[in-house]
Amino acid sequence: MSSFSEIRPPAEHGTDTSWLREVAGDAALFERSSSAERVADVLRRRITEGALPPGTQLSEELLKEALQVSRNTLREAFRLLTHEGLLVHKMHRGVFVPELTEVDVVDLYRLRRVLECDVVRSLVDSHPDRLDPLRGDVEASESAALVGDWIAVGTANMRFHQHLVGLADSTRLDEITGRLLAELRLLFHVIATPQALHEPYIGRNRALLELLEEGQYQRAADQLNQYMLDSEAGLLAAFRGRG
Amino acid sequence: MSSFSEIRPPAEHGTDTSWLREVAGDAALFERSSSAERVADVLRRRITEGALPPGTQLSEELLKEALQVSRNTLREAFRLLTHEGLLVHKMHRGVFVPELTEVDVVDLYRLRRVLECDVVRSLVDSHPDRLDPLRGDVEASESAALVGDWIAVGTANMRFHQHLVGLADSTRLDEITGRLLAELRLLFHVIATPQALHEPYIGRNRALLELLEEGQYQRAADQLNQYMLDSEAGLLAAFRGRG
DNA sequence: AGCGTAGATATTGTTCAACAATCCTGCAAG
DNA sequence: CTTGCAGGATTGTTGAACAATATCTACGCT
Repeated sequence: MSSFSEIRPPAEHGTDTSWLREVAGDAALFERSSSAERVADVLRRRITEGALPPGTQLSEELLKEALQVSRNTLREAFRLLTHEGLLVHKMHRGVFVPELTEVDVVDLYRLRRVLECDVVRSLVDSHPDRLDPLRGDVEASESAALVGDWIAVGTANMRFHQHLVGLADSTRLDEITGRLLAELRLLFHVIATPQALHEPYIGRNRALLELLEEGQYQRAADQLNQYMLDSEAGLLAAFRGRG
Repeated sequence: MSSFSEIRPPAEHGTDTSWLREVAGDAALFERSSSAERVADVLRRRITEGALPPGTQLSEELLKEALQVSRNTLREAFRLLTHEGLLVHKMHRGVFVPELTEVDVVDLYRLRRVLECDVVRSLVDSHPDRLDPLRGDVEASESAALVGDWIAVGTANMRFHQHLVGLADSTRLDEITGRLLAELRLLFHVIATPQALHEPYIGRNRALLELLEEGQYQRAADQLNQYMLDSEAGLLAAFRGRG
């Protein structure tokens, strides 16, 4: 596979400082200690899991006791999630789980198509290890499908796209994608049958990955574009069937 | 020019409800009565004006007295600006005006190129009035240039691009663009000579607008792409000259 | 009955004061 | 020169209180 991944020049004595960069990457794990962010994590999971149906209000009074935090901290968590698109804030009325519509589906997919396809199209050959996260996600979705855990398939699918975008090395693009996918997950919960929604894309993810491994970026981009169009159409159809 | 822009069907009696949408657009002005947002407005102007150099810390204690608001409200405004990219938050240390680097320039322009060019390329013929905001911005930049007010030229330039993106009718894209332009404005202030930075694009904006009026969207997109590449190169050059 | 309005109630918006947790500074010891 | 440890300053978090606003309810009017 890789021709030079095994070769590591042994550090003579204390002159090798390359490990510093790796450690610096984990620095965020230490600073992640904020009450508001922990509360936001809990609520984020609840919302993306679908435990809170769209339209439900998150009362400050109730959540304050349930989560054992101050009202201010809770409101700060609300604000975090609001800017992620997972909550909407109505003045003097409170925060609610947003009720997304078909307009939002079109809006979200339009952005996803443009951004993800451009990422793939602009790829250049780099170290093969960079595709490892994608491989892991594909395998995760495949094994989840065998067990019939379709929401796990959906999660692996999300991570695949997040990692795909990550190949562009753009912090802002990563952030934007995170928000888009979070909103998309919100939409998935109005669909009762996740199997029909996620199953078709397990194989297409693997096909996409293989094209990337072969360096056929233009073809991969074209395929991804059609992939997204189909996914959008399926979601819209499911939407009209229930709404 | 426009074949049907003058034609306006007269409202018979009370059946015309088109004004409702216009009024709805101003609704935000009424609901904008949040202290935190007002504080954020003040700080946003200060930052985008360049009054606060990158790296300076915004002390809670000092600003609380200067703005006559509670510490909580101030922190809320901080959060708002943080999510706009105009402030960075360091745990237990405070908020700072971010110090953007050449990496950020490349990152920002990559996203702008992809998004704005796609917007233009995907345009379809619609009511000519929709280009009115763009015409206003072009004229504003031209008249500001005559007076030599180059920061006003820069502002009009920003609004031109914001309105350009607005043609796509995507709330999420509008939001993303707002943040990208805000960060960009942050970068402009490290440049001492705004004339060299903004002057070349007054004419290019008008040329772009004329292409849009003629419906030549593909050519406009190509031109915009080169436009952005030049702008990025100029900003990077200015950056290296000072940094 | 239908409608609009005024007041009661509940929730959110904002402020304040206090304490806890953390970072920065300076200095002393090895 | 580096390490370890007070001291001071700043931020993080809490709780309570009051103000402002939306929702609900009841009343009076046509």
